[in-house]
Amino acid sequence: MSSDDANPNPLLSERIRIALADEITAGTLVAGQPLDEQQIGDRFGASRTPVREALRQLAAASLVEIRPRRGAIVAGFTAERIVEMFEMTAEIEAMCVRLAAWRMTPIERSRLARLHDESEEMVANNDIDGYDRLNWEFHRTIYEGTHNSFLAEQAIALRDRMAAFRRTQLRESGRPVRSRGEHEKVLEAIMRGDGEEAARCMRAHMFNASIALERLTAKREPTSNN
Amino acid sequence: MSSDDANPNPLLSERIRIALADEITAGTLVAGQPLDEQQIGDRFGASRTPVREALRQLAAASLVEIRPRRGAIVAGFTAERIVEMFEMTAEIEAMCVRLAAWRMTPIERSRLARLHDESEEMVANNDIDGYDRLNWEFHRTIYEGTHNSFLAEQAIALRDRMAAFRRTQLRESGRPVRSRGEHEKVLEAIMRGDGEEAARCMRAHMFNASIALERLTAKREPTSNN
DNA sequence: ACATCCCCTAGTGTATGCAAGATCGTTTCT
DNA sequence: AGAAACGATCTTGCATACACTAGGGGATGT
Repeated sequence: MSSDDANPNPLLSERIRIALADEITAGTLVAGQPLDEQQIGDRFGASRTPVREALRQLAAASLVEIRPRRGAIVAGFTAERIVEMFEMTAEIEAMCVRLAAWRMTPIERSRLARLHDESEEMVANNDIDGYDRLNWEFHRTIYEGTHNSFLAEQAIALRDRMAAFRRTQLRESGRPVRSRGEHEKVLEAIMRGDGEEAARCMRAHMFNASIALERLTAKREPTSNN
Repeated sequence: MSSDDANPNPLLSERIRIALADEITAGTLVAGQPLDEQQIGDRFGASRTPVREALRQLAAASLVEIRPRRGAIVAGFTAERIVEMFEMTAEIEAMCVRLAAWRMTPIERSRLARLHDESEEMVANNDIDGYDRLNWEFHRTIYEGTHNSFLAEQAIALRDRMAAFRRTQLRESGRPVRSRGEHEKVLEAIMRGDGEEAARCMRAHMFNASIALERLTAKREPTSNN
């Protein structure tokens, strides 16, 4: 999302939606803070209409909460809630990888292995953005490997919402190396067709990511947000 | 959604959203059919603005597809896609019940058992709507039993989208009895705290529901409605 | 006849205006 | 003085108006 901003989509509402989503996940906008339509519109040089659409979209992604006739506020991203989101993500990923281990075609499996190989270079160069991009491709290939396009769509949507957190988490020193090692375990289980084991490895992978994020945010945010 | 329509919310966009969602899940609106904003607005005596908001909401629920500057069309609800949705629902439900079996408090467990007991009467009287309502409560109690409110929200949202299909599926003769029997197996596993077994039972439960729906629609599908 | 280009139209994306509801301060009554 | 009621103001929800893009149909050239 941050890697390829060659988005030729000139839709104002989309741009506003992306920008607000980034600011919310990045913590620039504090939880509970009211979002005034006019004010946001001014900030982006737009009228209230596209802002409204963006806010509705964000509400559907539960990044903001809309109280009818009472305005929108930034949804509460307490540490507890982030942990919950990570747990759900972990379970969804585990579900996907379990199905994928059973259903992926040989071609899909080889693509997955190739992506994993390519990521080695990124890790060696400590190229966070590059690794994040390959990471995304790796997981997306698994989603598609479920051969359930509805599930894949939902997984992608969920991952999009978590994008900022996932990226942040990679900034912990040494995390990319360990992340890649965890991927390797998942990959091996997939190759063996052992769905249950792959699911367990994936759960562990996401759990570790969650812990890494927690350590990072605990360090630089001793502030209490409610 | 169908049980308590005592919705005092006078928001036009909400009413339109609900109405369109019903028509789509009921099959009144055929897949791929373009949804003209002006035309829909006229039909509801509203302007394009609330219609647009409703369409965006529906797009977020993937009931319609919006192509930028090219309008919205009813999302494809092919039999294949419905199966995919049921599979994902099954996996989500399985995930929830697995977590719930480990985490539910004694009070929550007893509430679940009580709901199951009460449903016996509904099944005996062949009260589809009543059973559907208790069914909903049963599953919702499981969602909350995961003690992960984010997961619970997502599960509820997903279930809402499937509401029409789930209700339809119960109309197959003898289905409520079997549905309740499947619930019983799930309940027993939860009571034993056996999450994995509960998950397996729940998957089977949803799979059977999916099959029942398929049999029903296959019977009356050969009609083209428009 | 077929392909290409252009214009036209239908329909979306955005801006603005207006009315109803919610919040908050003030006033008034007990 | 405290509480309830009232009104001013601000913000949302909806309607209307305008701009711009995509797709289609017709004309033109090969």
